[in-house]
Amino acid sequence: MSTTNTANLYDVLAERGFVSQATDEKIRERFVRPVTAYIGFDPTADSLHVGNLVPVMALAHLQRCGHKPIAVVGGGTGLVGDPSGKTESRKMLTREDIDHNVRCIGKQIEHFVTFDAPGKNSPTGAVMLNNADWLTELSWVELLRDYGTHFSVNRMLTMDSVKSRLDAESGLTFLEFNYMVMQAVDFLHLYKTHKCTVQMGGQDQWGNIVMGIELGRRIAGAELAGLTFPLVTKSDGGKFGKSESGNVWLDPKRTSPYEFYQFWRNTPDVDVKRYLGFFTFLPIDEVNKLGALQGQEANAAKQMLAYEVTKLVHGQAEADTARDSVQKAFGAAQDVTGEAIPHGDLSEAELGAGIGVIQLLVTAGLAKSNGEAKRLVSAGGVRLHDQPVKDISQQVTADDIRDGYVLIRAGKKRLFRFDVR
RNA sequence: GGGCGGAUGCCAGAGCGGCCAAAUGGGGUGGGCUGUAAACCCACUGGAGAAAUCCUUCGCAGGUUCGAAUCCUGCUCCGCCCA
Repeated sequence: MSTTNTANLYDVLAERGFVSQATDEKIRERFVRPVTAYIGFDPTADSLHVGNLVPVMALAHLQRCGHKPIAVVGGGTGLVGDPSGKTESRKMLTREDIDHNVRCIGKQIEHFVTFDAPGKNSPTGAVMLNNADWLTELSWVELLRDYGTHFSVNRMLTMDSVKSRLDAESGLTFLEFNYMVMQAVDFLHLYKTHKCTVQMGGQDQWGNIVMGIELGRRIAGAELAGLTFPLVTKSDGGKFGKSESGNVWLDPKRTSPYEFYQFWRNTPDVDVKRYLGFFTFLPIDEVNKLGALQGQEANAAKQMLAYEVTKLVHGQAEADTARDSVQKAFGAAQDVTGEAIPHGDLSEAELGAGIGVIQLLVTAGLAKSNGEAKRLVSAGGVRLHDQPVKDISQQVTADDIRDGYVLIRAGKKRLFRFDVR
């Protein structure tokens, strides 16, 4: 079902804001003919988060433009940990953890690209590889003899990722120093086995990508190319992809579709256009049109953004419910009965005796501790069915049941419904 | 192997015997203003408790002291310099 179109991949990526750096100006010409390109993903968790979405979308664009995408999950490199962009060493993961993570991440990527059936190798079918398959086979001596002479330590020391770590207090271990070597070997391996000639990645991967290109040229005489994506930032300087409850994950068990939708719905005005380009497949004209909306109207663009991204990640059905629930809950109707609204059960017996609001806030997950719940109430941020809660010792009783549920709100955007059984 | 310096809350970073649950900034949360935006202003930001107060926290383990994040000893990890 590859919707192959005639657009040049480079143009598509460029107009959507995906291009930060490319190895040469002529990179566009490479995409006139079908190429095979790869992007690596680190298996540091068993789910991707929204921060990983840029490279995932890039893979999808790759396929849509008639190229063959390879997703490399770093089972081997994950054992080492990438020093790029980190101020200190990453925790080392066990092999079992990594294998588990690799499988989970693979499944998530499947939502964005169409994979080749096992054994098949179609021109645009995506392939998922685990670099542990070849990296762990390499012996130390073999590695040094075959590749060691092609890496200049002088050169490696000039790489930003290395330099920053040398300056940093935490320093850089030999293990991490080798990360870029592994990634370079990956690129060479993919060139040899899959005719892969392009590597893409985040801005912080530039150095690693360049190492691979050089290795390919020296060992195989290959003309490889690389392209990096800009770091996604929030205009206010905050970290992208974080919400009150931490990372925003693709896994619905970690971040519900409702929360996921809300995350995008709350995008600052100035970032909407950029995000539409990155995280949706809406035609660029549409992106520009929505992105140009000003003032109150920008909300329409945010709704579209939230809906489209949720649809991509969780499917149309979930996106529909999330959108409808949110609209009802925040619209004039104030209808919070939908299944997508965060909710839980409460027995009538429990209510009969009366439950403290504080406890209710904690069980609802709106506050992490009693103290936090109290602070919320004292700050005037809690409402019970739209009635402000003023007293931290207030009891919730059967009298508070409306239409079979008790609704508690924390702030303007967070709410939780207790269905009374 | 030797010398020196360091390890503090989500992060960065002060404190260097009691006034320290620990300055300040960032982040986060709540309130105000709004449009479920930004900017701005205000408040809060270890846990339990209605509160008094109690408990746990300043790399780890001991010690000195009425009293330690602060002093001493050992250990672990890290940086810098010398070999």
